[in-house]
Amino acid sequence: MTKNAVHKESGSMSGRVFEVLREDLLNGQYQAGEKLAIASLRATYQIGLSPLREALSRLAAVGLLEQESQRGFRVPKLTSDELQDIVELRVELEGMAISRALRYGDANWESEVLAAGHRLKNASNKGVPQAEWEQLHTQFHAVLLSSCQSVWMLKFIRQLHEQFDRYRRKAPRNPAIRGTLDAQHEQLVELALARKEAEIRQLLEDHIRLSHEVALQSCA
Amino acid sequence: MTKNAVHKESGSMSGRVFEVLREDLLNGQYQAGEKLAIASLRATYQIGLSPLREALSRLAAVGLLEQESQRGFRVPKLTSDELQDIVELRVELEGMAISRALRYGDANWESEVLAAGHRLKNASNKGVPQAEWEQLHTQFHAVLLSSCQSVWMLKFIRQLHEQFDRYRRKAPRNPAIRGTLDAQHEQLVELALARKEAEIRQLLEDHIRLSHEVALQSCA
DNA sequence: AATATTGAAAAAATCGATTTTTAAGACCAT
DNA sequence: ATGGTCTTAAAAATCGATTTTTTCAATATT
Repeated sequence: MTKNAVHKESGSMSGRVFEVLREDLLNGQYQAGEKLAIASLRATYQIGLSPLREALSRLAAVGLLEQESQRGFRVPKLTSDELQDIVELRVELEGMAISRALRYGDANWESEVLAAGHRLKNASNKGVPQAEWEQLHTQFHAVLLSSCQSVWMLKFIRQLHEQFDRYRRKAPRNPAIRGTLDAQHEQLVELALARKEAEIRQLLEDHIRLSHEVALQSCA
Repeated sequence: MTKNAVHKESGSMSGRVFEVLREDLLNGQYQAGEKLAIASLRATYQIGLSPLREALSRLAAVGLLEQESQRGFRVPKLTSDELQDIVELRVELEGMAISRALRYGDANWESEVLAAGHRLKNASNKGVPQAEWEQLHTQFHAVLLSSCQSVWMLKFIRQLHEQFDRYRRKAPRNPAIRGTLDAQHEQLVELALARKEAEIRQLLEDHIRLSHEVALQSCA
């Protein structure tokens, strides 16, 4: 066996290009509304037509691309309306998830939350590369809710995070708000370990809505 | 333009086989846990390898298939645990959706609810073919929530319905419960038009949980 | 001048051939 | 017999060639 594959998709060409392309889409490598030139993607990612189209099909299925019959794939537009929709659903779903996570989380979950929080805090202080911070940030939020015992809830929340990140990562840096958000991450760890349900639920909502303010700057 | 395409996917081979295969999966044409033989599917659906694989990739992306790297596609197993997960999420999401649907629904929405309810009632009385009833039933629940103004909520609810139907359609008929469920559909129409939020929310939850009882019979 | 038609170029979608990987059975060694 | 290696058949994944559809501009028509 290969030693501890980080990327679960890495077993096939199609899976690899799916992951790389997803990252590139989240990072705004392609303009919102842009049509993807398949021939050009083939060259960029050094991949054959079939696995590339499979990857594009899957990305469309999860809403990271739009597929128009007979006229290829486009990057979806960014609108403040859709962002609002995403935010409201995040508040509801993550609210439910964090309550259940506190209820079902065991000692091992506590350790993972603590560890993920620590890694994120370090990365925020030292100026690690943006890509690395993003990964730790995604990981932190995932771990926090991981013990909620609902596969489908986690699936949907992950999808909403991906969508949200298309907006957030495109928005201009805001150091003032950034500081508050970082502080909230630390408070989330504390409240999680202390199992303060009402408080953490409120804080998580505040956190999402504050991120919303930042992300809003990405759509004019 | 072609006249009023019912199936939005019908513009491509890949899209058509996606829809047909989805229906077949929901109707239990393939055993839970079964591995799909691609060569055989190619023959069955009279389609080339590339569009078939694209369709399978998309089905896997929405959870109607599982893809194991380098070893093809399988039909996911049915477990009462997962069914429970799906039901709880349906209750939460459809609860939110119906409240918003009442808030934002206009006169046109009322007409559509009335019409969809009527079509379903007729189909339930006369013994229309099962496939037709299923389509009207899906349509009814979709229309009821359609005015909720949240694209993402509707997307997730549709996905949960598909999953739920894998269980329900496989379960044995239960005429007694079936009668109650049919009656609930009619009550849902009445309460929707009367904008009785608390009542309809409760009824929708009852409806989902009663369906749960039926669907449970599909996993031993 | 505005609109329609046509034809060439470009792009998307489909196809089956080829390559790679897995699964299964035969054979051998312990 | 059990466990391991090798061989071969089957299946999955990838590839680029071919076909189909769209796009766009040039020409024709009202």
